[in-house]
Amino acid sequence: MHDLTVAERIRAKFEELTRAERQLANAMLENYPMSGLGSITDLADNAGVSSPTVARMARKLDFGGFPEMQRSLRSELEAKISNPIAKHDRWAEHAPDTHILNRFADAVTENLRQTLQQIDADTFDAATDLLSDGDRVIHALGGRITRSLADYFITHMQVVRPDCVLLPANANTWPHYVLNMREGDVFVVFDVRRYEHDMLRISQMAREKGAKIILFTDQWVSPISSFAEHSFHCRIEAPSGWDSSVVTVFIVEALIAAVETENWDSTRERMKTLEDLFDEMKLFRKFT
Amino acid sequence: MHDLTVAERIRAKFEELTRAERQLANAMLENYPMSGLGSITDLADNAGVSSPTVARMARKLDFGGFPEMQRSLRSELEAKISNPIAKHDRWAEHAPDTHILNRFADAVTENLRQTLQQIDADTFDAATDLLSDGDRVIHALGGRITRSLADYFITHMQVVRPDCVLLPANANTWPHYVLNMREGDVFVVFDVRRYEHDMLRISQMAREKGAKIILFTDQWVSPISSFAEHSFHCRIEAPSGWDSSVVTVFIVEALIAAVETENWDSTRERMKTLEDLFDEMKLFRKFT
DNA sequence: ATGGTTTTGGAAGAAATTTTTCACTCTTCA
DNA sequence: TGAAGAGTGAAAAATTTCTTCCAAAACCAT
Repeated sequence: MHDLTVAERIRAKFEELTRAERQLANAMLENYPMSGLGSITDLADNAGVSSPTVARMARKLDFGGFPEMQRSLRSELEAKISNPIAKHDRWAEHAPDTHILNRFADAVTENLRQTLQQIDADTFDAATDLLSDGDRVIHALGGRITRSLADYFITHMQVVRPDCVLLPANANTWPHYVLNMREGDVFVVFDVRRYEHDMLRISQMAREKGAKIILFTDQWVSPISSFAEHSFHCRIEAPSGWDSSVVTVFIVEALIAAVETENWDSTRERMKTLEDLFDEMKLFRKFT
Repeated sequence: MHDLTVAERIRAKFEELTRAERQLANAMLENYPMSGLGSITDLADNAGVSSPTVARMARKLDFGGFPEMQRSLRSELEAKISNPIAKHDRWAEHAPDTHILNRFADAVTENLRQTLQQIDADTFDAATDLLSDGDRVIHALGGRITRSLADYFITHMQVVRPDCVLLPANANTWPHYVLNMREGDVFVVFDVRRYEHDMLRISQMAREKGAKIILFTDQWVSPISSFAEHSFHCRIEAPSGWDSSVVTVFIVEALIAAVETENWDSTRERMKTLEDLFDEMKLFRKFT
């Protein structure tokens, strides 16, 4: 037990920690190990808990008290600093460079970097405006792999604004949905390789009905882009048999955040109402 | 003067220092800056001088006192070891720093960095092993927001291995699914705040049926963790009204890649067969 | 909702750290 | 040689930090 690091002890005992202690534990890990080198009061204030909580946690982690834990942090730091081999450019420190976690992290940040470097802020802003316009109904569609991304997109969009529709997986039903589209509606499509022909066709139909298309695709670009008003080309390379959606999710979230900001007042209203409805729902459940 | 490091100040004023102070200064520089992080007495003893000498020197170096000098040492150290990976001046070059894209990129990489720093590679590997075991059925469940992540997970998992089940959104049907779980099955749950009580209950039931639970949650940790075999705590902070799933998607993808690697031979077979089936499907469609 | 349990932070007390005081030493120079 | 002055550390005083205790708050099971 006595040669475990503070971080390891926190992880090992995390389950036994109470709410305030977990809050503290997170604060410590957030800026580890520097945050623990000041006084107990500094650390407590920083984590938003009281100093007794810090002292109690130190005991729970099998230290004699806060000063002893701090000494442990200091010697960890010393060991880390004095060891020139310790590589600081590794993501998951306790796994080798070749561990899939580290390789994946490299790939994903590279994807993010490249995607953002190529992205056109005007496109982003224009898409934000389209999605923020409450007069337009938003329809979203994903393919075999990307359907869950469309789902994720719509789930959030529904919180921010009304009139959001997710098209179901079954292509046979799509024409019904196109029928409902009106001039100026927004059609959000996710299409990555291998591109699906049905999705191309429905996009064309949507376009003919006057819908504006926002396309999320990969660096090789879906043919739908020729119908699209705005396209986002996300790099999706991953050290595995298929592609990574991390960057796509990133762009989706950033877009949602932008739309949310655009009409913050109404969004806040909606979120509040929604919370209340969920609470009522819970109450309602009790009687069933 | 006020942004000089302690070492710089020592060198600048070295001529003016007295014998005992020089002795102290040398001791400090010898193991810099670690030696100065303990108590004033430690440092004094270590250098073979008295504590008043230390305090006096701190004043000579234009600090208010020893504690202030120590604070300075701490912040120097912090600046020195703060991870250089995340530091990127600007992500999307053609947008201002304050553009939501850039703010989001900062937040997400910081989330990724922190999550990976805390992640336990053993947990990851153990989860990989569980998911790779073809004898266990995999059941996945997500909450209101996270359902689409569970969906994404299962969609990929189905390609890699048989016996993958996604529980539907409707909580009323969940007991049926629990009924089908057998000792040793794997139950993958996504639960982030606000934690859903129904999910806690079904997890408990699954546990009682002998299922192993793998939990994806946030840094505040869902109560399900007390039933879980393995938990992943993903940082989800975002500069918007809600949380980011980017890091969660990241971990999910890395896990899938790891499982894929674990039993690559059978995976390749399956992927090949799957491709063929999809092709046939397309052909089949032609006639309808 | 209610009563019992656990958790939490404020306040006071204990302990430690830091600063100040002061006597002593060591040097310097007439 | 001895008086002046700077430097030093032991010890006391002051301050800060840490811990203990306890009442209030939060939580939980009924």
